[in-house]
Order: sequence, then structure tokens, then C-alpha cells
Amino acid sequence: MKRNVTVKTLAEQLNISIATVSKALSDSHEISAETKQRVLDLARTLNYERNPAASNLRSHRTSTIAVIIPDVANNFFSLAIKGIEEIARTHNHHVLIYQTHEDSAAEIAFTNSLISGRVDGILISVTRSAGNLAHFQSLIRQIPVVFFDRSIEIPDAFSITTDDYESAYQATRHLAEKGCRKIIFLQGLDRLATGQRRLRGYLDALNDSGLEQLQPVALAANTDPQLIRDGIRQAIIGEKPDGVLSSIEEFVVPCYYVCRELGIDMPGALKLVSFSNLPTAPLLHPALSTITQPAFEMGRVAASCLFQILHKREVDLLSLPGLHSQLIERESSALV
Amino acid sequence: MKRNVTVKTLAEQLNISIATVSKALSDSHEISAETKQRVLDLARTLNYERNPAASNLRSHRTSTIAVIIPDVANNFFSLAIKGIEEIARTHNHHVLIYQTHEDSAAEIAFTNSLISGRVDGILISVTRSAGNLAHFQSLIRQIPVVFFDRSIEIPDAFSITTDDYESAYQATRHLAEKGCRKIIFLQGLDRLATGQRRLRGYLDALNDSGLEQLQPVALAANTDPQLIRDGIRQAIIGEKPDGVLSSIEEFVVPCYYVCRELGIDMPGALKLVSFSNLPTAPLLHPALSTITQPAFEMGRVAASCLFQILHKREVDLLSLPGLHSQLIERESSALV
DNA sequence: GTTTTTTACTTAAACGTTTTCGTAAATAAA
DNA sequence: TTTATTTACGAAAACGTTTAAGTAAAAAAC
Repeated sequence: MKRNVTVKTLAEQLNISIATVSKALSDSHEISAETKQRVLDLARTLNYERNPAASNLRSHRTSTIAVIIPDVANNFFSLAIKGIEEIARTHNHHVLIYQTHEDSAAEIAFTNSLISGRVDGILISVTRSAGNLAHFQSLIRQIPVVFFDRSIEIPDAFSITTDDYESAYQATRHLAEKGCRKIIFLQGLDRLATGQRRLRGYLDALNDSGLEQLQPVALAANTDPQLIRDGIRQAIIGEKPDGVLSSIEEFVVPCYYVCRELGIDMPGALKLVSFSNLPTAPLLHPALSTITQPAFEMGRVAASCLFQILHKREVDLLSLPGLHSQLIERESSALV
Repeated sequence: MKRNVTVKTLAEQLNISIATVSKALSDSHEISAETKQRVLDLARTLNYERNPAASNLRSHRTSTIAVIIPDVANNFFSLAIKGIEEIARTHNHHVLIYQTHEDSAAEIAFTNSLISGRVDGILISVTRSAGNLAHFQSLIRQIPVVFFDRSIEIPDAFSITTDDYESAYQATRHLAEKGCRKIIFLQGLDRLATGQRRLRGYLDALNDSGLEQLQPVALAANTDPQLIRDGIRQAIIGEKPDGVLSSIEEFVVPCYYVCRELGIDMPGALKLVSFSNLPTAPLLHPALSTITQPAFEMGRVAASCLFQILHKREVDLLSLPGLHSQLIERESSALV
């Protein structure tokens, strides 16, 4: 077995101390340009790779950040990850991804396993079952955390969100303008600030349109597709709405199926708008009207925010770009 | 700042040596049941978490595996990740995810950064631009690697794939049976064994159906959506096919757009089948006929295989379940 | 009753970095 | 010239764990 090349190897071959090598490799000002070059050159030819464990153990820096999300099989999150990765790369950081699958016990287990110094910081979009306020309050005191999209209301917590209120408002008004008189709201995030903002946007829009205020249809607790579908079916049968605003992408496919099952003509008898980043939205039958979030940008902004914290720079939250979602009107909410 | 609790803390409080604590925590047979219990109890009450860096440095075990894939925003891969995670969890391992975005330079950079002991093993689905045989040959000698789905032909390499040949064959026969006389193959993986198997299945099926053999349409080199779309448009205008077999999911959306642009009636004038795990396939207009791979199962099997290697158990490749894709016929390839 | 084995621990040396502190030489300031 | 400062490096101590080797006492084997 070939001996691994370490700082010691380099030091011996160059006849300098390992301290000098280490400092040269991290471009310390204590080392002369000439020595640095010699070290770098040898490191390259010997294919030296710094041992991350040793480095982390000594320096308490891991060059790794964690991303905790409900599910990568969701276009919003996969795009956000793309943005996060891009920023992480520029900071030479690795990205650990954890999926909670909406299980807050898993979420707690993940975060607990992370505070022992496995990562430098955490980007998280919390589970909808969560609401575990105390846990997160304790977490953010132990490690830098940035919430994105699905946030929890904690003072002093960093969170990157979009204009949830405005976009929900706008989408609801849009449905009303297209003639909907009874619009229901499929609530997927009732325990989260994000969900509450979307709900308020919806309710205010109903009010401003002179429409009946309705209780949101809470579909939060489960992640089982069958249960979600049943919940939606019941809501549609029970309420007989002519408009639906869905607060998360996961409800889109079940909505279409339920309409087909019940023989409801979309958009004739029922119009649908959903928060969604589905790339196939324009190709659905009927094409889905969406509130499309700037997922990629959000990932970038959230990650940038985290790195600002890690670099001990003051985070000027006001300087963060305002992120706006976009209502894209398609057939599913068109006038027939 | 609160002092972190380490094995030393536990040892002092229990009046035993740190070695005993360490062994108790890893459930060593050298330690009495009673002592183990005392250690475990105290560890729990003090909220002890093992320092992964120190552990890794000393033991050369990381409790982490890496997954390298082209893109998480692809339903096949996100499902595979789900399967991988599930298995990793049962082995108490963390999962690092790297996206290459089809850039083989990134792929090489990732793997190089991983061999310095950041992870115990690698699961990889290679880029289509790859074909970097020498690099992978060197890699698999340095760290356990399991290829899944997109594999490279290397002797002694572990790779988990599905019945690519058979499913491509079957899909092509299906198109022929539905009346297609000129079926083109959109090749996305021409440099990879996976793509070659799909191509051979297609060609053999053409032959067995008595149809004209055509050059595959190679769309491999780029990942730019516009270029992909242009390539597909050119192929359809140039070849005037009445059937299309798409070897990867990424071509589905552009195919639909091109057909709309060119005013081609699907499935009337052109029928389409694609390898795909799109959850919205049944809701597209027209509903997409797919070859659906057992993505979740593949993730599980690939991860299980990796853990078998890590545990130094002989990997009985024959005992691995044969994974079969499923042809799901829908409107896009229906007889009109 | 003596020897061997087993049990349940302890000691101490790693693992490969980073970082504090020290220092000699070179340079600048007085 | 003397003193102060800067520059460029080295010695050595961490970081928190695992593990090889050692050991006393208890149990088993003879």
C-alpha cells in the first residue's frame, strides 16, 4: 500500500518544517513567495491532498455546509440546491444534503448530528409538520443557520423568503377576475410562517374581491400521496369550489387526478393555480398556471448569506435582493 | 462558551479511562455490560456527540458516502437518491451529493477531492460527456466505487444497471406495432455503456421489425436546453420520422415543444416513447409513454452493494436482484 | 495448587493538521 | 551605533478520537 503524501512528506523533501508547509499551503503572509511556490509545486507533482479530518479537527473548520430539505424530488428544492452548490463551489465548500421527507423527527436527528462539528453551517427549509420552535431556537445558538423558503418565526434567525403574501394575493385576485366565486386554499404549510403569509394573501384577496372567506384546507400532517389525494377529493366534493389555490407543488398532480376522477372540467368548472416550479407545467392538460418562485436565485442568496455569516461579516439583510415570484397564467385558470 | 463534552469529560465523571469510554461507546466486547450502560447513560444525559473529525482521523472511517450524479433535478436521480439515503441511514452513514451538470471536468475534480479520505465510498452515475476511462480506472483502485445506471465499461468495476437493451427493444417494437415506419433514436449517452445497450436494443428491434436502420441522433455533448431543442428540431425536420425513442428524460420537454412549434400532431403524425420517471407523464398532453426505471430500487441496490464492499464482504453480484424497467404505454404512442 | 486463559480495564501512542509562541536574521527607526 | 520592528521560518502543543499493547484480577484448566 502506497504511503499517503502528507505535509510531513512535503516538509522532508523540501527540508523545511511542517509548520512552514502548512502555512504555505494556506497562503499565509508569514511565508515568502519563493517558499510558497516551492511548496505548491511539490504539492502538485506529488498530488498532495489535504486530509480533511485532520484539518477539521485542528481548525474547527469543515469546508462543508449542510442543506436540509423535505425532498430533492421537488423542482423548487432541486433548483435551490443548484444555486446553493454554485455558491458553495466558489467558496470551496462541500455540500451535504439531508432529506427529511417531512418527518420532523428526522429533521431533529439530522441537526443534532450536525452540531458536533460535521459542518460549518446549515441551510434549511423546514418540514411542514414541524413547528418545533424550541429545537430551532437552541440550534441557531449552536451553529450558523439560514432558513430559506420554509422558515420559522424566530427573532434573530436569518431567513430568505419570497413575496409569499403578494403572490398568493395576486393569484387569488387572478382567479377571481377569471370568474371564480368560490376559491379554496390548499394549505400545505399551516405551521410555518411561509404558509401563514400565503394564507393571508389569499384571505385578503378574497376580501378585496368581495368573496366569501373560507377556512383553508389543511393537508399538512401527512406525506402519503393517497391521503393527500383523499383530502383534496373531500375538499372538492364538500366545498364545490370553482377555484383552487394550491400552496405547494405536491398538490398539483393529485388535483389533476381528482378532477379527472370526478369528471370536473378544468378550467371550465374549476380553475387551478399552484405554487410550483414544475418544468412540465406548460405541457400539462390543461397547462398549469403557476406561481413560480425564483428557486435558483433563492439558493444562491441563502448560501451567500450563510457564507457572510461564516466569514463573520455583518449580514446586511437589507442589502439582500428582494426575491419575487412570478404568476404565470396558463390554461388551467383561463376564461373559457 | 460552554466547553464541549468529549470522551474525556465522560471518563473523568465516571472515573474510568478514556479508552474504556471509547470502547464502551463502540460497544466493544472488552467492556462489561455494566460499564457500557453507565457510559451510555452519561453520554445521553450530557448530550455527548462523537467528534466526527477526530474519529475519522484516527480510524480512517468517515461514516459518509458520496453520490455523484449529473443533476438532482431529474426524477430518476432524485428517486435514486431517496433509495440511497434510505440504505445509508440504516448503516448510519451520511450522504454527500455532488452534481456534475454533465461537466466531466467537475466530475474529475469531485472524485479527486474525495480520495483524500472525505468519504468511505462513492456511488456514481457518470456524465454523458465523460468517457474518461483512465481516470475511473485509477479511481476504483483508490476507493470503493459503485456505478449505477450510467456506467462505464471497466473490468472489476461494480455497476448496477437495468435491462436497458430489453426495454429499448421492447419500446421500439411497440412503436413499430403502432404503425411507425421510421423511428429515430435520440441518443443522450453515446459514450456510455448504458447508452450503447439502449441503442443496440433499438437497432435490433428495427431489424426484427423489418424497418430501416437509422443513425442515432447524438445529442450528447451539450447540456444547454436551447441546443438540445435545436438538435431535436433538426432531426425531426431532416429525418421526418413518425416515431421517436428518447434515451433520456431531458429530451421529453424539448420534444413536446418542437412538435408544437412544427405543428406536428402527436401521436397522429409522430409517436414518442421516452426513458423517464416524470411524475407528470400521465398528465401531459398527450400523456407520455415511458420506459420507467426502478429508480428507487436502483438506489437501494447500488447503496447496498457499496456497503457490502465497505464491510469487506464478498459482493455476490449474482445475488443482486435483476432490475427491470417498465414500458408504460400512454397516448403519446397510441394508435389514432 | 499451579498454570493458563479470560475478563475488564489502563496507558500511551498514534492520526495529519493548524496555530501559538519563540527566535534569528534582516531591515528600519532612533 | 543602538534599538525597534519586520520578515521568515521552526518547535511543539494541541484537536478528540481509536487502538495496539500491557496488566492485574478473576476464572478455568490442568
